[in-house]
Amino acid sequence: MNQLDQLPIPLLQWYRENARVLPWRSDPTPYHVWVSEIMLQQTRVAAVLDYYRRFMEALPTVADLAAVEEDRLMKLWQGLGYYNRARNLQKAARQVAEDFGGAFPDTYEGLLTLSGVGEYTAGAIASIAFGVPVPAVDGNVLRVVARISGDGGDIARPDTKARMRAALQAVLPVDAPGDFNQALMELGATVCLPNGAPLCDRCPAADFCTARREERTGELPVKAAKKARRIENRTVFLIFWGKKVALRRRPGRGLLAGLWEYPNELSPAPCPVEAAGLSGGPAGKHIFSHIEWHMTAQIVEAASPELPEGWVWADRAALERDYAVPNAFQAFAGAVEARL
DNA sequence: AACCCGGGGTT
DNA sequence: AACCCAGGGTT
Repeated sequence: MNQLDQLPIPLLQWYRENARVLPWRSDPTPYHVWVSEIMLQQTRVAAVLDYYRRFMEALPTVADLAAVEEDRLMKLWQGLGYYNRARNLQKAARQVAEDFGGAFPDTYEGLLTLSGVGEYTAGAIASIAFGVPVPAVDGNVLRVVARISGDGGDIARPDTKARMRAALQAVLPVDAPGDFNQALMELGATVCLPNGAPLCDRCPAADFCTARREERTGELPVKAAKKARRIENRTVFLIFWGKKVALRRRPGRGLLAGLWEYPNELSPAPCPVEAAGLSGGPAGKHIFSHIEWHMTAQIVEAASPELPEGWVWADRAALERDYAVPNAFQAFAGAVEARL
Protein backbone atom coordinates (compact mmCIF):
# COMPACT_ATOMS: atom_id res chain seq x y z
CA MET A 1 0.00 0.00 0.00
CA ASN A 2 1.76 3.10 -1.24
CA GLN A 3 0.41 6.57 -0.48
CA LEU A 4 2.24 7.93 -3.53
CA ASP A 5 -0.08 5.92 -5.81
CA GLN A 6 -2.83 8.38 -4.98
CA LEU A 7 -0.75 11.47 -5.66
CA PRO A 8 -0.58 12.16 -9.43
CA ILE A 9 -4.20 13.06 -10.22
CA PRO A 10 -4.89 15.48 -7.36
CA LEU A 11 -1.37 16.92 -7.61
CA LEU A 12 -1.67 17.70 -11.33
CA GLN A 13 -5.12 19.20 -10.75
CA TRP A 14 -3.71 21.38 -7.96
CA TYR A 15 -0.78 22.42 -10.17
CA ARG A 16 -3.06 23.50 -13.03
CA GLU A 17 -4.83 25.83 -10.60
CA ASN A 18 -1.83 27.07 -8.62
CA ALA A 19 1.26 27.11 -10.85
CA ARG A 20 3.22 30.33 -10.53
CA VAL A 21 3.83 32.29 -13.71
CA LEU A 22 7.60 32.12 -14.25
CA PRO A 23 9.64 33.43 -17.19
CA TRP A 24 11.27 30.07 -17.95
CA ARG A 25 7.85 28.43 -18.14
CA SER A 26 6.50 30.66 -20.91
CA ASP A 27 8.84 29.22 -23.57
CA PRO A 28 10.43 26.06 -22.14
CA THR A 29 13.18 25.47 -24.71
CA PRO A 30 16.04 23.24 -23.55
CA TYR A 31 18.29 26.32 -23.21
CA HIS A 32 15.74 28.23 -21.15
CA VAL A 33 15.01 25.28 -18.88
CA TRP A 34 18.69 24.43 -18.46
CA VAL A 35 19.82 27.96 -17.54
CA SER A 36 16.93 28.36 -15.11
CA GLU A 37 17.63 25.01 -13.45
CA ILE A 38 21.30 25.84 -12.92
CA MET A 39 20.41 29.24 -11.46
CA LEU A 40 17.81 27.61 -9.20
CA GLN A 41 20.30 25.18 -7.63
CA GLN A 42 20.22 25.98 -3.90
CA THR A 43 18.67 29.32 -4.82
CA ARG A 44 15.10 30.52 -4.40
CA VAL A 45 12.87 31.50 -7.31
CA ALA A 46 12.60 35.11 -6.11
CA ALA A 47 16.38 35.51 -6.12
CA VAL A 48 16.71 34.13 -9.64
CA LEU A 49 14.08 36.16 -11.53
CA ASP A 50 16.11 39.28 -12.32
CA TYR A 51 19.30 37.33 -13.03
CA TYR A 52 17.44 35.10 -15.49
CA ARG A 53 15.99 38.08 -17.36
CA ARG A 54 19.34 39.85 -17.66
CA PHE A 55 21.09 36.63 -18.64
CA MET A 56 18.68 35.86 -21.48
CA GLU A 57 18.85 39.42 -22.72
CA ALA A 58 22.65 39.28 -22.85
CA LEU A 59 23.04 35.67 -24.01
CA PRO A 60 19.88 34.58 -25.86
CA THR A 61 21.31 31.35 -27.32
CA VAL A 62 23.59 28.55 -26.22
CA ALA A 63 26.06 29.71 -28.90
CA ASP A 64 26.18 33.17 -27.29
CA LEU A 65 26.95 31.54 -23.94
CA ALA A 66 29.69 29.36 -25.43
CA ALA A 67 31.40 32.44 -26.90
CA VAL A 68 31.06 35.01 -24.13
CA GLU A 69 34.09 36.40 -22.31
CA GLU A 70 34.44 34.82 -18.86
CA ASP A 71 34.64 38.15 -17.01
CA ARG A 72 31.40 39.25 -18.64
CA LEU A 73 29.78 35.96 -17.68
CA MET A 74 30.87 36.42 -14.06
CA LYS A 75 29.53 39.97 -14.10
CA LEU A 76 26.14 38.56 -15.15
CA TRP A 77 26.35 36.11 -12.23
CA GLN A 78 27.65 38.65 -9.70
CA GLY A 79 25.75 38.33 -6.41
CA LEU A 80 23.96 35.07 -7.25
CA GLY A 81 26.58 32.88 -5.53
CA TYR A 82 28.10 29.45 -6.24
CA TYR A 83 30.09 30.96 -9.08
CA ASN A 84 31.35 27.66 -10.44
CA ARG A 85 27.80 27.16 -11.66
CA ALA A 86 28.43 29.89 -14.23
CA ARG A 87 31.75 28.41 -15.35
CA ASN A 88 30.22 24.94 -15.62
CA LEU A 89 27.36 26.44 -17.59
CA GLN A 90 29.79 27.75 -20.18
CA LYS A 91 31.72 24.45 -20.21
CA ALA A 92 28.48 22.66 -20.89
CA ALA A 93 27.56 25.10 -23.67
CA ARG A 94 30.83 24.19 -25.36
CA GLN A 95 30.13 20.48 -24.75
CA VAL A 96 26.81 20.90 -26.55
CA ALA A 97 28.63 22.30 -29.56
CA GLU A 98 31.50 19.80 -29.59
CA ASP A 99 29.94 16.57 -28.31
CA PHE A 100 26.38 16.96 -29.55
CA GLY A 101 26.73 18.95 -32.79
CA GLY A 102 25.06 22.02 -31.33
CA ALA A 103 21.82 20.20 -30.47
CA PHE A 104 20.98 19.73 -26.81
CA PRO A 105 21.13 16.10 -25.63
CA ASP A 106 17.53 14.92 -25.25
CA THR A 107 18.10 11.95 -22.93
CA TYR A 108 18.68 11.73 -19.19
CA GLU A 109 22.03 9.99 -19.71
CA GLY A 110 23.15 12.51 -22.33
CA LEU A 111 22.25 15.45 -20.09
CA LEU A 112 24.17 13.87 -17.19
CA THR A 113 27.40 14.23 -19.17
CA LEU A 114 27.13 18.04 -19.14
CA SER A 115 29.21 19.95 -16.59
CA GLY A 116 27.11 21.17 -13.69
CA VAL A 117 24.25 18.79 -14.51
CA GLY A 118 23.69 16.10 -11.88
CA GLU A 119 20.85 13.68 -11.20
CA TYR A 120 18.31 16.30 -10.26
CA THR A 121 19.05 18.75 -13.07
CA ALA A 122 19.23 16.03 -15.73
CA GLY A 123 15.81 14.80 -14.62
CA ALA A 124 14.39 18.30 -14.62
CA ILE A 125 15.60 19.19 -18.12
CA ALA A 126 14.70 15.80 -19.56
CA SER A 127 11.16 15.87 -18.19
CA ILE A 128 10.34 19.57 -18.61
CA ALA A 129 12.02 20.31 -21.94
CA PHE A 130 11.78 16.89 -23.63
CA GLY A 131 8.89 15.07 -21.95
CA VAL A 132 11.10 12.18 -20.83
CA PRO A 133 9.40 10.25 -18.00
CA VAL A 134 12.08 10.52 -15.29
CA PRO A 135 11.81 12.01 -11.77
CA ALA A 136 13.55 15.21 -10.68
CA VAL A 137 14.31 14.87 -6.98
CA ASP A 138 15.37 18.07 -5.23
CA GLY A 139 15.10 19.17 -1.60
CA ASN A 140 11.44 20.07 -1.99
CA VAL A 141 10.57 16.69 -3.44
CA LEU A 142 12.46 14.81 -0.73
CA ARG A 143 10.46 16.67 1.91
CA VAL A 144 7.11 16.05 0.20
CA VAL A 145 7.80 12.37 -0.40
CA ALA A 146 9.16 11.81 3.12
CA ARG A 147 5.98 13.25 4.60
CA ILE A 148 3.44 11.63 2.31
CA SER A 149 5.03 8.19 2.54
CA GLY A 150 6.13 8.58 6.18
CA ASP A 151 9.72 7.70 5.26
CA GLY A 152 12.01 8.36 8.24
CA GLY A 153 15.28 7.79 6.36
CA ASP A 154 17.92 10.54 6.42
CA ILE A 155 17.27 12.45 3.18
CA ALA A 156 20.98 13.28 2.91
CA ARG A 157 21.78 9.59 2.40
CA PRO A 158 22.10 8.36 -1.17
CA ASP A 159 20.08 5.21 -0.43
CA THR A 160 17.17 7.27 0.88
CA LYS A 161 17.23 9.46 -2.22
CA ALA A 162 17.38 6.39 -4.44
CA ARG A 163 14.43 4.80 -2.66
CA MET A 164 12.29 7.93 -3.05
CA ARG A 165 13.38 8.37 -6.65
CA ALA A 166 12.34 4.80 -7.45
CA ALA A 167 8.99 5.29 -5.73
CA LEU A 168 8.37 8.38 -7.85
CA GLN A 169 9.45 6.66 -11.05
CA ALA A 170 6.76 4.06 -10.41
CA VAL A 171 3.91 6.58 -10.17
CA LEU A 172 5.15 9.26 -12.58
CA PRO A 173 2.51 9.92 -15.26
CA VAL A 174 4.20 9.27 -18.61
CA ASP A 175 2.00 11.80 -20.39
CA ALA A 176 2.96 14.72 -18.08
CA PRO A 177 6.37 14.12 -16.46
CA GLY A 178 7.44 17.78 -16.58
CA ASP A 179 4.25 19.03 -14.97
CA PHE A 180 4.35 16.27 -12.37
CA ASN A 181 7.93 17.08 -11.36
CA GLN A 182 7.31 20.82 -11.29
CA ALA A 183 4.11 20.28 -9.32
CA LEU A 184 5.97 18.33 -6.64
CA MET A 185 8.56 21.09 -6.31
CA GLU A 186 5.91 23.80 -6.33
CA LEU A 187 4.02 21.96 -3.59
CA GLY A 188 7.17 21.78 -1.49
CA ALA A 189 7.99 25.44 -2.07
CA THR A 190 4.54 26.87 -1.36
CA VAL A 191 2.54 24.40 0.78
CA CYS A 192 4.58 21.55 2.24
CA LEU A 193 6.92 24.00 3.96
CA PRO A 194 10.01 23.03 5.97
CA ASN A 195 10.61 23.48 9.71
CA GLY A 196 7.36 21.86 10.71
CA ALA A 197 5.13 24.55 9.24
CA PRO A 198 3.19 22.91 6.39
CA LEU A 199 -0.11 24.39 5.15
CA CYS A 200 -1.95 21.07 5.13
CA ASP A 201 -5.37 22.62 4.63
CA ARG A 202 -4.26 23.67 1.15
CA CYS A 203 -2.54 20.43 0.23
CA PRO A 204 -3.89 18.10 -2.50
CA ALA A 205 -2.27 15.17 -0.67
CA ALA A 206 -3.78 15.93 2.75
CA ASP A 207 -6.26 13.02 2.58
CA PHE A 208 -3.55 10.37 2.25
CA CYS A 209 -0.46 12.00 3.77
CA THR A 210 1.17 9.78 6.38
CA ALA A 211 2.91 12.60 8.26
CA ARG A 212 -0.34 14.52 8.57
CA ARG A 213 -2.35 11.51 9.70
CA GLU A 214 0.27 10.55 12.30
CA GLU A 215 1.00 14.16 13.28
CA ARG A 216 4.66 13.79 12.33
CA THR A 217 5.04 16.79 10.00
CA GLY A 218 7.36 18.32 12.57
CA GLU A 219 9.63 15.28 12.52
CA LEU A 220 9.77 14.64 8.78
CA PRO A 221 11.89 14.77 6.78
CA VAL A 222 14.79 13.47 8.86
CA LYS A 223 18.06 15.22 8.10
CA ALA A 224 21.44 14.97 9.84
CA ALA A 225 22.59 18.10 11.65
CA LYS A 226 25.09 20.35 9.95
CA LYS A 227 28.59 21.22 11.06
CA ALA A 228 29.13 24.56 12.75
CA ARG A 229 30.67 27.47 10.83
CA ARG A 230 34.13 28.78 11.65
CA ILE A 231 34.67 32.48 12.17
CA GLU A 232 37.40 34.44 10.40
CA ASN A 233 38.37 37.96 11.43
CA ARG A 234 39.58 39.82 8.35
CA THR A 235 41.01 43.28 7.74
CA VAL A 236 39.81 44.81 4.47
CA PHE A 237 41.97 47.53 2.89
CA LEU A 238 40.07 50.19 0.94
CA ILE A 239 43.02 51.72 -0.90
CA PHE A 240 42.51 54.95 -2.81
CA TRP A 241 44.55 56.87 -5.36
CA GLY A 242 42.68 59.94 -6.55
CA LYS A 243 39.19 58.81 -7.51
CA LYS A 244 40.16 55.16 -7.92
CA VAL A 245 40.11 52.15 -5.60
CA ALA A 246 42.42 49.12 -5.61
CA LEU A 247 41.03 45.69 -6.54
CA ARG A 248 42.69 42.32 -6.86
CA ARG A 249 41.56 39.05 -8.37
CA ARG A 250 40.98 36.09 -6.06
CA PRO A 251 42.68 32.75 -6.75
CA GLY A 252 41.24 30.55 -9.46
CA ARG A 253 40.18 27.84 -7.02
CA GLY A 254 38.31 27.84 -3.74
CA LEU A 255 35.98 30.38 -2.22
CA LEU A 256 34.75 33.08 -4.63
CA ALA A 257 37.24 31.82 -7.18
CA GLY A 258 38.30 34.33 -9.81
CA LEU A 259 36.15 37.15 -8.51
CA TRP A 260 37.48 40.62 -7.63
CA GLU A 261 37.83 41.98 -4.11
CA TYR A 262 39.23 44.75 -1.97
CA PRO A 263 42.54 43.41 -0.69
CA ASN A 264 41.97 41.68 2.66
CA GLU A 265 43.81 39.36 5.02
CA LEU A 266 43.24 37.51 8.24
CA SER A 267 43.58 39.95 11.15
CA PRO A 268 45.88 41.33 12.25
CA ALA A 269 47.47 42.31 8.95
CA PRO A 270 49.88 45.09 7.91
CA CYS A 271 48.87 47.50 5.17
CA PRO A 272 49.88 45.84 1.87
CA VAL A 273 50.96 49.10 0.14
CA GLU A 274 52.91 52.17 1.19
CA ALA A 275 50.39 54.49 2.83
CA ALA A 276 50.34 58.29 2.93
CA GLY A 277 47.37 58.09 5.26
CA LEU A 278 45.59 55.41 7.22
CA SER A 279 42.27 55.55 9.09
CA GLY A 280 39.57 53.26 10.36
CA GLY A 281 36.64 52.34 8.11
CA PRO A 282 33.30 50.58 8.44
CA ALA A 283 32.84 47.05 9.76
CA GLY A 284 31.06 44.30 7.89
CA LYS A 285 29.85 40.76 8.48
CA HIS A 286 29.15 38.13 5.88
CA ILE A 287 27.84 34.63 6.49
CA PHE A 288 28.72 31.88 4.02
CA SER A 289 27.48 28.31 4.40
CA HIS A 290 30.65 27.16 6.14
CA ILE A 291 32.55 30.35 7.12
CA GLU A 292 31.63 33.60 8.80
CA TRP A 293 33.69 36.69 7.95
CA HIS A 294 33.92 39.43 10.54
CA MET A 295 35.54 42.30 8.66
CA THR A 296 36.99 45.65 9.66
CA ALA A 297 38.00 48.14 6.98
CA GLN A 298 41.10 50.31 6.88
CA ILE A 299 40.94 53.37 4.64
CA VAL A 300 44.29 53.80 2.93
CA GLU A 301 45.57 56.83 1.04
CA ALA A 302 48.17 55.33 -1.25
CA ALA A 303 51.57 56.99 -1.27
CA SER A 304 52.03 56.18 -4.96
CA PRO A 305 50.08 54.62 -7.85
CA GLU A 306 52.23 51.51 -7.72
CA LEU A 307 50.33 48.30 -6.95
CA PRO A 308 51.43 44.69 -6.56
CA GLU A 309 51.39 42.51 -9.68
CA GLY A 310 47.87 41.77 -10.85
CA TRP A 311 46.10 44.43 -8.79
CA VAL A 312 44.22 47.21 -10.58
CA TRP A 313 42.90 50.70 -9.99
CA ALA A 314 39.20 50.90 -10.72
CA ASP A 315 37.18 54.09 -11.15
CA ARG A 316 33.42 54.13 -10.60
CA ALA A 317 32.55 53.16 -14.18
CA ALA A 318 35.02 50.27 -14.29
CA LEU A 319 33.87 48.99 -10.90
CA GLU A 320 30.28 48.83 -12.13
CA ARG A 321 31.01 47.52 -15.61
CA ASP A 322 34.10 45.34 -15.54
CA TYR A 323 34.68 43.73 -12.17
CA ALA A 324 32.53 41.07 -10.53
CA VAL A 325 32.77 41.75 -6.78
CA PRO A 326 30.91 39.29 -4.53
CA ASN A 327 28.22 40.49 -2.13
CA ALA A 328 30.47 39.61 0.80
CA PHE A 329 31.97 43.10 0.36
CA GLN A 330 28.64 44.89 0.10
CA ALA A 331 29.17 46.53 3.50
CA PHE A 332 31.98 48.63 1.99
CA ALA A 333 30.23 49.75 -1.21
CA GLY A 334 29.04 53.01 0.31
CA ALA A 335 32.43 53.97 1.73
CA VAL A 336 34.06 53.23 -1.62
CA GLU A 337 31.52 55.00 -3.82
CA ALA A 338 31.74 58.11 -1.69
CA ARG A 339 35.32 58.44 -2.87
CA LEU A 340 34.90 57.64 -6.58
C1' DA B 1 30.99 9.72 2.95
C1' DA B 2 32.61 14.20 3.99
C1' DC B 3 33.61 18.54 2.57
C1' DC B 4 33.50 22.66 -0.26
C1' DC B 5 30.94 26.21 -2.58
C1' DG B 6 27.09 32.10 -1.82
C1' DG B 7 23.67 34.55 -0.55
C1' DG B 8 19.40 35.49 1.31
C1' DG B 9 14.69 34.66 3.09
C1' DT B 10 11.98 32.52 7.11
C1' DT B 11 11.07 31.01 11.38
C1' DA C 1 20.55 31.47 15.68
C1' DA C 2 19.00 27.67 12.88
C1' DC C 3 17.19 26.10 8.79
C1' DC C 4 16.83 25.68 4.02
C1' DC C 5 16.76 26.72 -0.74
C1' DA C 6 14.29 23.59 -8.31
C1' DG C 7 22.57 20.63 -6.01
C1' DG C 8 27.07 19.48 -8.08
C1' DG C 9 31.97 18.73 -7.86
C1' DT C 10 36.00 17.21 -5.48
C1' DT C 11 38.59 14.55 -2.35
